[in-house]
Amino acid sequence: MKRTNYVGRTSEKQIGQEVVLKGWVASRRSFGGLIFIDLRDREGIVQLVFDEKKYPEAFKVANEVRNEYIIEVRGVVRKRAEVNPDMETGTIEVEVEEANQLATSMTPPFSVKDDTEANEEMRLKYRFIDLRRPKMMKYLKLRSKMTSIVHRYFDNHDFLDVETPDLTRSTPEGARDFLVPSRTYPGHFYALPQSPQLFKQLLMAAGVDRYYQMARCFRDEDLRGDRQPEFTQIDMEMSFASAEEIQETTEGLIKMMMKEIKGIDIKTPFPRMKWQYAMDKYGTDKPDTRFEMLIEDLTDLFKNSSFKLFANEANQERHFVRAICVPQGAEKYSRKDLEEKEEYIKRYHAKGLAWVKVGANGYTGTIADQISDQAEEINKRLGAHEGDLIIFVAGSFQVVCDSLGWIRRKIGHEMHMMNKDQWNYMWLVDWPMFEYDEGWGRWIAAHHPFTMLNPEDLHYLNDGEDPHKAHAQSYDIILNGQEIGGGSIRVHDPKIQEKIFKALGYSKEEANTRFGFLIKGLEYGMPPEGGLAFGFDRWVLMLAHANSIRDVVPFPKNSKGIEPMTAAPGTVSQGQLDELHIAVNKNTGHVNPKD
RNA sequence: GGUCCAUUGGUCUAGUUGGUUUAGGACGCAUCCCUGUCACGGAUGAGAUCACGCGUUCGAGUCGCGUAUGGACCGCCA
Repeated sequence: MKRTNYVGRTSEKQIGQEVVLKGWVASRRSFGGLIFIDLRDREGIVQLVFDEKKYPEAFKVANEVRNEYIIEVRGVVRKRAEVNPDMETGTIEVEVEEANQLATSMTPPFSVKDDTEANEEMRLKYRFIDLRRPKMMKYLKLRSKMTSIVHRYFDNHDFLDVETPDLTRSTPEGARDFLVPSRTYPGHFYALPQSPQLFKQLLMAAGVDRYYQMARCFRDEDLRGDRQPEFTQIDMEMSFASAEEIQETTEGLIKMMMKEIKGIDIKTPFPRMKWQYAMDKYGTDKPDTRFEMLIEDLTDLFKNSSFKLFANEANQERHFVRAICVPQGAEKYSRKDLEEKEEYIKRYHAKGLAWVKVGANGYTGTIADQISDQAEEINKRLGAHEGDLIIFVAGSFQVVCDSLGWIRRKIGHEMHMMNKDQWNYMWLVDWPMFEYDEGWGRWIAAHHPFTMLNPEDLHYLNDGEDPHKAHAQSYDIILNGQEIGGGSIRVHDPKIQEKIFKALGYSKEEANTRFGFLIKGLEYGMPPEGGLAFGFDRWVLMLAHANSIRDVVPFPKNSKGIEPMTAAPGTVSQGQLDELHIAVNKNTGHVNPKD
């Protein structure tokens, strides 16, 4: 029997026609001599009817099948007497004349429906069952559609899709590398790429001019709800393009994506926000601009205050007293709620959280008396009115930003300030070139070491100057408070690249060992160029309104890096280890219990 | 590396302050009845050494400690 159409695409147009369908038994309802089966495939569900009197052979098959058995049926589409409005194909059914069982199934560990009660551990272990759920199938289709749009867009704009190697060389900085031992060279290792960064730059040196790739990237760091050890980037690079041209190209892709996926016309160009402003007003380098509730600085008001807690902070270098005003938050938030928030922000090393509620006769709350002198000015700066809640945090720049940034986002959620169908894309620009890493005790590249700084900031690389003041020609693309991509104009002058390596503390030898091939590329002529990489999984996650990146990755790792279905990583034979010249210290660490 | 939370039939869970609980329910499963259901319905039934170990106690699913697993977060993720 040859299938005539997908189960889920059976339609009223086929009424009276014969169809052959193949799919999974989603549910079975027996009435003695009459059996209904909901048949499911990736496109949807249709109701089958088996009548013992009319087609006894087919009925016998229906009587024996159970949930998740796979069957093929031949029958006639007909209009239903009683319509089921909850079902997409609820106006029709198929009266089955012939049926065959193609596969049996053990009782599934959880039922295949969207509101499944199974927890994620179960779903990942039996992913092939989990993916049968319509919601998961929808995610797979969305991802496929988005991939195809990416290819179409870049192909239409003269970009070449070029593959770069997965077995490459370990580079310092950035994330920990996944290593692959070399069989032929004992003690040598390939590394899986954290991104195709250096290759795409060398493709520019090669004259490819416009490159893109759906590239798999690998980073051996701890996982999060929006982070997997292997993930997909939409990677692109353009020669002879300014930051604006690269951004324009990116906006074009986003515009096309939003039109085709969501049917929405997104306005371009996107707003640009400077890094410093984002940190000051939103407390983060990925602001959610769907709601206001901005952070305001009050440091100057407390320099001479008798309120020691604030005064002490206000008089320290690069320490601040800042606040947000929660409109009509006074009733919504109890002392207990705020204590919980205070507890939370201690993980950002905040010493505490202070708050007042704005009443008809001034402030009430923990520090109301201590700050009554400044009340008028505070209200003015924050635009506070009766019924509002003001939350203060004092401390170092990092602590104040992290704490108030988190509180702003958290309260935004709790008070339903963001609309999930609003899509605020924006560029975050004017990044600092370097950050001081307390752990390493040295300067590191904020973006990556091949980022071009603003030409007028070049002198900060000289000895005795403050690299912290240098700004980079890099840009992040932000969507609703999530970073979904980032890029930069690259260094194409070997002399400048050398200076940057030096500022980062690399000796010439070290730089040559690690990045020699890039330096060579520069020496043989690199065009001015730049590019951008999108976190594709995260973008899919957001457009899908999914809860976790694990929902839009077909076979994801759990939070401990284990893939529960295959139980990777696993052990290998002694023979394999010998070939790779590897001795394993068996007394160290844990064993994958699923292996 | 660190902090916090969770773990009870196949699945999801209830189980107060330790004591009538033979560990309750829902879904699923099995057998039977049923020709218009669509989360079908009805009847009957099977299925759990309460993650593991040690301890406290007259008595532990319940309290403590440890281990394991899962999840969230900090660090980390150029």
